[in-house]
Amino acid sequence: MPPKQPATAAESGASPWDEAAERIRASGFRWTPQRRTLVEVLRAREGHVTATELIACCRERDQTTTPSTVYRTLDLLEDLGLVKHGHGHDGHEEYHILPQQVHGHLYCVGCGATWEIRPETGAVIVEALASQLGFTVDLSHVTISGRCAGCHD
Amino acid sequence: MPPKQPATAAESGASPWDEAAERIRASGFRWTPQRRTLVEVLRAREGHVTATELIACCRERDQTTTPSTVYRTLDLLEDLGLVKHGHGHDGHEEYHILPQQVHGHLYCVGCGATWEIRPETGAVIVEALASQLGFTVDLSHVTISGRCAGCHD
DNA sequence: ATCGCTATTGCAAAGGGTTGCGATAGCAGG
DNA sequence: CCTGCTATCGCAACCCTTTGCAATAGCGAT
Ligand SMILES: [Mn+2]
Ligand SMILES: [Mn+2]
Ligand SMILES: [Zn+2]
Ligand SMILES: [Zn+2]
Repeated sequence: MPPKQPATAAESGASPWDEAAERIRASGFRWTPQRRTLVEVLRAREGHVTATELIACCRERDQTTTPSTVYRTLDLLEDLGLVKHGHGHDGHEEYHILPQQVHGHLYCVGCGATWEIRPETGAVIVEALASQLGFTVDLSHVTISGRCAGCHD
Repeated sequence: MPPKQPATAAESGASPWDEAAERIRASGFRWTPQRRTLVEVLRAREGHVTATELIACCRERDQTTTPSTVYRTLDLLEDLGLVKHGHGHDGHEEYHILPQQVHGHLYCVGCGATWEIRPETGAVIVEALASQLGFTVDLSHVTISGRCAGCHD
């Protein structure tokens, strides 16, 4: 019987998180218990998380977790490309975990729902700014507000 | 000799700020010294301001100005359509004063410069989301990040 | 001019996020 | 294993913004 193939990257044996410790040390930084805690939390999740949620998750594993250390570690992981921060509709921080193909978000001020911007749609926006202004947009950094199809006055 | 014509709305005799007091009272709200102070500050400016700047300007005219009152008055003025809030690249609040034709903003993470999105360019983005998703975008609510033409690696 | 209703204020506290600083503790080397 | 350098930590303080609450003060009516 052949070994079962993992369905997602998160279930497979190899994960970018496995190399986190090495990469941190290789860059002259230190592998500390606080950083290990955050990496374990992030490894167990996918998609998006708010900074506040991450602090809460870390505190579950280590009661002594401090916000400033989490924020500083997130900055470090962002430098390594393991997370990428953005802002929700209210300006609060959100993190994309393992941002391979990052995407933008839409928020409806009518119903409060959010959607991910599909690649085709995002491409139109990116190309408009690129061709008209030579500006390379990072759509994933902010949540664009508006009204969804179901919420027009 | 004919009277000199004002060059801008800000210099003309008639301004939406003149009706602010009436409109506030007409809605059942009260015209207070604190609100008068903020309206005077806003009347003397154009374009964009951060909430923090507004608080500082109010404090110049009235040393006793309190942040919470300024924020609450800004909410009221936003309901009346006299200002419109948005968020800078870092998520902090910015206010568009007298938002007749509101526009979006671009921020370059390379050089830190910001630009207003021109109407033609904004229209492309608005139409893309409208036609593909039926979503009516409010481009003025966030500052879109990226790299300007002069800052490509 | 006075009265009463209630909108508004100032304050204090809290949540989200950043930063300077002295103390701690990785980790490379002997 | 011990030592020393310095990256990192925890803390306290601060900035930005919101909210509950008791006291104040608009303003319409008498
Ligand atoms: Mn907002
Ligand atoms: Mn940001
Ligand atoms: Zn909606
Ligand atoms: Zn630039």
